[in-house]
Amino acid sequence: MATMKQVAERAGVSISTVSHVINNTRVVSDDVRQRVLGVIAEMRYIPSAVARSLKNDKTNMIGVLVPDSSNPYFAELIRWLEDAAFEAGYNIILCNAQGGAAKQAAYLRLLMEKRIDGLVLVVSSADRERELLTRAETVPIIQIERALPGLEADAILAGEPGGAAQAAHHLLELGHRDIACVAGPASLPRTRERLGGFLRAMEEAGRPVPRERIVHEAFTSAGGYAAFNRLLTSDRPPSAIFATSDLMAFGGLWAAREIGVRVPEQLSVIGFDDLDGVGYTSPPLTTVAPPKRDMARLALAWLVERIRGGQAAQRRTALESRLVLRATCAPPR
Amino acid sequence: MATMKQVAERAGVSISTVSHVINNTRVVSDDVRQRVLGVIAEMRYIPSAVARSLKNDKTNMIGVLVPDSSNPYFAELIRWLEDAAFEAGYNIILCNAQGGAAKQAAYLRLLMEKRIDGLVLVVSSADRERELLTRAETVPIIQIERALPGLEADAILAGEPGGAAQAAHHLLELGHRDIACVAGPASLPRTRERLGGFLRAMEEAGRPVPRERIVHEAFTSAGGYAAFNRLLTSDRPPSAIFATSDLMAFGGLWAAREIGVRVPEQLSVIGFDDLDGVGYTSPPLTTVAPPKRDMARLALAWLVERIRGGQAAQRRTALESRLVLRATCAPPR
DNA sequence: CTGTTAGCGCGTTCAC
DNA sequence: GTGAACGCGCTAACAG
Repeated sequence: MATMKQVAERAGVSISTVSHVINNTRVVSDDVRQRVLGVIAEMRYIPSAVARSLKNDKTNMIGVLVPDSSNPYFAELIRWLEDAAFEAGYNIILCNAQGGAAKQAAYLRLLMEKRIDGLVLVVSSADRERELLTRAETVPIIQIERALPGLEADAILAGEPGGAAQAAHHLLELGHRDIACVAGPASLPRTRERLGGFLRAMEEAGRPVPRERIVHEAFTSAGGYAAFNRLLTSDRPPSAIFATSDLMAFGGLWAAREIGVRVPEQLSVIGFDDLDGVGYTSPPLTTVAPPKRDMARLALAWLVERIRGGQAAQRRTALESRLVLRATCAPPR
Repeated sequence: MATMKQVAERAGVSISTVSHVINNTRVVSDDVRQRVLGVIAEMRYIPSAVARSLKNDKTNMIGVLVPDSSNPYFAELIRWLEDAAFEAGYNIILCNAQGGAAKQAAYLRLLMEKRIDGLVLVVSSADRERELLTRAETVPIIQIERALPGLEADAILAGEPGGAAQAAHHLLELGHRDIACVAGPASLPRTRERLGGFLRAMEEAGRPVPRERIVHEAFTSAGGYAAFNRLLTSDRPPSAIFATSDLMAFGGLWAAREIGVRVPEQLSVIGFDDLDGVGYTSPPLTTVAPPKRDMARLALAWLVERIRGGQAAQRRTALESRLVLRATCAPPR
């Protein structure tokens, strides 16, 4: 790969002149500029961002660490993040934490070595989080969805329990009294917040959800299938189920259909995430929609501000989720 | 951020000694090593991959360019790629081509500037592809799913038309005679190959699919919904539909249910992709499963080989897809 | 077993 | 309007 020096020689100018025509950083006579540009094209010269980074002490790369990028929820979030990052002139290094604490630690280390300019953190597991993050102390960090205790970094929360509360109220207003919850593993903060928000709203409405109406399973379609199955085949099935993720609701919908429980006539279902395809489940899923796009955009905006050094105080905000009414809810029979 | 030089000074050794204890690249007396290690820990020194890259002329980063990383199919592929990349010591720079030819070109340029060691290309649109790729000529490239004409690079194809043919045979064996196809935009190579494979198999079986039984729509749930709707509300609805993507089949399933067409009793449906959640559609979707994981692993293995310079000749292979039987197919009434 | 030194490719003073 | 030269942080000869 051609280097700036070679370009300079071939063009019969100094290396610094080449640099300046590339970066438009000082006046260059027109004929020299044309000549240099010509040589650049001819030699297919492409400036080295790594040399540039070494010099400037910035890489224009940001790390994005998520639990599992193939989970549609994160995939959508990442997509928006990528959009905003590209807009702002940054590239994204994609890291999946799933695969053990060791992998997560290794990634954090690698990202620091790579001298990323900033880090987007979407943490789910609460395991050993603090310890792992001490490594990251020196980069600007933006946390999405969950603020790690003790980590001084901006955070954008999903605005729970607002969304979950809306779900509760909707079900209550429809007249449901026996409402169950299908949730992911209790160890996941995301589950806890969504479930917690729902339970609290129910309690405040004077309809606390009894313990046995809460089922924890894996955060997947399979988990939802299992959970709904258990609930619906008991002697006293609930008339409505709130699931803490669309994936679970999705699996649950199939469980219901398989068992012969009609949705929404015999069972109302509310999910959480508003995944892309979820308008086409059978029936289309009523769900709580976190403002994924806004979260991503704001996250990147804040991160960039911090990278540019324009922000001192720590910032937190919670963006409101909203209930998207589709076709899985109806009054109980 | 601490530098190697500072570590050396503080430890009272030369800079090269520090380098060597870090990289285990030559013998260092135990006490010196301990001292250096101590200082490194104390100063929280982290070596700079940027400087290292400049010196070694390799970045351990590979670019992954896909049409849209939030599409579950690509999301899953990316997840496997990331896995394999991490294993091999590479980081992934995620790039979405969707957003216009300009964005794609910009990304390619950026990746070259960043001096990625290799590039994984998952191209869908055929637009101006060649032109854009001339930029990338100098990096090792592995193409997945589609080999761009004129691009000298290894390629791993999805093994069409094998999978689509299996779908055709399955439907035929069940006794279906009036089979329709729901496909993405004809401009997408992926669509063309899958659809083409299916049509050819039907033809070879002596049951060519008439033109009017082929419906093109967007490569999404919404597109599938629209396409199925059109087909099923015509005066002579088909008894089976082959969709070139699960997303489309997914939307189609809902369309069928909404119209009151029962699957699989009145309509058989086969999708394509075997997306993660698709075992939980209503009913669980029979689909053609491309070996996403194997494709990703092989892609990365080949790419790494090429990066290491161990491979000269251009390689191509097609991994076979297989039909996954679930619950959306039955004999026609 | 350890230290000195020359670049890697670029941006940026400083001098002309 | 242009060039020379230093240094970003690191690796790898080469010396000792």
